[in-house]
Amino acid sequence: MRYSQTLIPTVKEVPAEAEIPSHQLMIRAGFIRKVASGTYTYLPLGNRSLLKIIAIVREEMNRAGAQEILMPVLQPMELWEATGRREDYGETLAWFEDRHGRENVLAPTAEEVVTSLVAAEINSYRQLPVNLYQINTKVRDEFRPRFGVLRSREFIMKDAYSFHANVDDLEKTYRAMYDAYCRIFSRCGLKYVAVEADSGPIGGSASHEFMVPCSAGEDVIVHAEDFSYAANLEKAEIDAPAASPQLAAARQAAPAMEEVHTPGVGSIEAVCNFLKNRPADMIKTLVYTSGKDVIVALLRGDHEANENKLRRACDGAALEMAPPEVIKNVTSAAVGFAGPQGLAGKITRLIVDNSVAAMTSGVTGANKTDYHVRNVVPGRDFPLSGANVVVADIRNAVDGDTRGGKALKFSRGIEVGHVFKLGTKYSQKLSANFLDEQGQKQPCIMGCYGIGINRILASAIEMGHDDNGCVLPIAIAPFEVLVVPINISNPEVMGAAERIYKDLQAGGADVLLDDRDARPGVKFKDADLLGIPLRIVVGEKSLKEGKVELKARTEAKPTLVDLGAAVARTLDLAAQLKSQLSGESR
RNA sequence: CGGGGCGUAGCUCAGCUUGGCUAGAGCGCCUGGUUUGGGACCAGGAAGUCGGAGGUUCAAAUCCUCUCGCCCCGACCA
Repeated sequence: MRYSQTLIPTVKEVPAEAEIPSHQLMIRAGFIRKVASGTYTYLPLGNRSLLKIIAIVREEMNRAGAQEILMPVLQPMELWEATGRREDYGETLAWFEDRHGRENVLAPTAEEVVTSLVAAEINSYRQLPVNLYQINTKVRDEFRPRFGVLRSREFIMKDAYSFHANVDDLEKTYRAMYDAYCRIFSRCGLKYVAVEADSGPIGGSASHEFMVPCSAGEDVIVHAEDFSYAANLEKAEIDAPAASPQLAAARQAAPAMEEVHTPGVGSIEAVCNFLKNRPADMIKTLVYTSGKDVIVALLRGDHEANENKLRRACDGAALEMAPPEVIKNVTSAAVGFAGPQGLAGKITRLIVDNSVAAMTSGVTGANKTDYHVRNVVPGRDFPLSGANVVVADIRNAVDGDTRGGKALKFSRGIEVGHVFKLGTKYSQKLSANFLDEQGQKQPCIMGCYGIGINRILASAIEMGHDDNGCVLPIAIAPFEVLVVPINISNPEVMGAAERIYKDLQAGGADVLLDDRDARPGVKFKDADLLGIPLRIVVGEKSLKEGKVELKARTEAKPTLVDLGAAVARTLDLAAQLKSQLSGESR
């Protein structure tokens, strides 16, 4: 394409609204323009990149045996009510009432629609498995759109849904998808980590998120130094503290519980200020309800509860923070003064975090408004075992924790993909059943697999940029080669540039010819900003010696090559860059 | 939704505290000329309901009230 005929509005100044490099550069390089909060127009360059990403995704999905379909963005609300997700999605669900009074959802995802399709069309195990995907716009009324294209209200997602007659078969497709994702992200030139995510209803390592580590990421990756283990914060398992040989003796020596008057001091922080102790010396008593059940969780004052882990410790029951009335009922004290002593008999279940079980003694609420107690010894003043007592890992990992003996590190990452074993949640609710070999009706077992197309581009730029602009991987750059004639009014220069341009195109390269009548400085600056991986400069001086300059975006200095050899050299280099992203090695 | 901030030319911003002249600058844009290897220079020019509505005042970009939009910090997700 010719630069002069393409809309590439580059800007020198850093846009005020953009905070992170990828957002700034996507605006500066003329990839996107904002339409409203969380919605963007992709200009020719941005759109070209998206199309290249989509082509890679499509190719790998097809190769992995998935079939492409196209589902509507507009979905009937009834489907969402049938699965209960109208409630689950809440405010994030974007919908409107049409002129006939029907409620329409703007698709944030498509489980309901595919599942109802399969319910109608699949009847027998002989028709399974199927893996259906689409690449389509998704809409989510995000509370807070942020970071440009990274968290927008509208985005392009590749979403795939697989249906199986049994769990083994799901496992096969899950692995095929996992492998396809590895190839996709490698081919896009991303450095990524597959992290374990909170497992679905099937259990095991049923879910993985594909993350691109970078400081702008919104998710926390918990990992071993060498990434031999990586999980998200929700999931990350923590070793229980090693049993100290002196623990029993220290507990023996601990003085009896002692009540202290702490008027109006309820929070951990306030108590620590008041009693001059550390949060790590406190035992936090959290009260949850699940239907009629009351569950109490004990955590060290400096730790955070992990509700996913808690739920698992309660055999998957849905938990909610107890309302104040329940807390008062159980503890006979105002909120903020709960303690585990004497509580076990009054509640459904007591769950003690490993770290609390390893404390010699702690400070906690006295179950009496305005009072706390000191010297509360686990095992003496509240039980660590019993029919309704569980000691477990129920908190978020923190600095200093280990897993399998390896220290856990924390990194931020951008989630670009997610593979998930769904089980029968949707197939049961929407009657996506099949008859098995015995003629028995069974719900399909499902998996789902998502990729954020726009996020791939944003995270590639987040990873690949320097002071001068984008440094894009060749597979997803809007063009592979940029040909820059210096001084277009010199017919020899322009003629040589045109020839190179045409020959490169004939050689299968994706070329942009900067045919603008602009000063060299302007062209060089824009060339760097756009981040096109290869650049050929045709200048008067070197041309007189029969040479042009060839430079990779990643290199500081150009190489002089013979005019006659330039095209072949460039095509060769492009092929090399591509093969580095083949996706076969990882 | 809570907390903080910002809305002035296409973009980045000054002016607002302490109301007062024709509302400014840089970049960009248009015309002419000189230039031509890392965002040139000279001359001329176009361009603004000061986010919107209401109020106070002789007088409002500036003060007050309301409203809309955008950005940043906190619970979800591709």
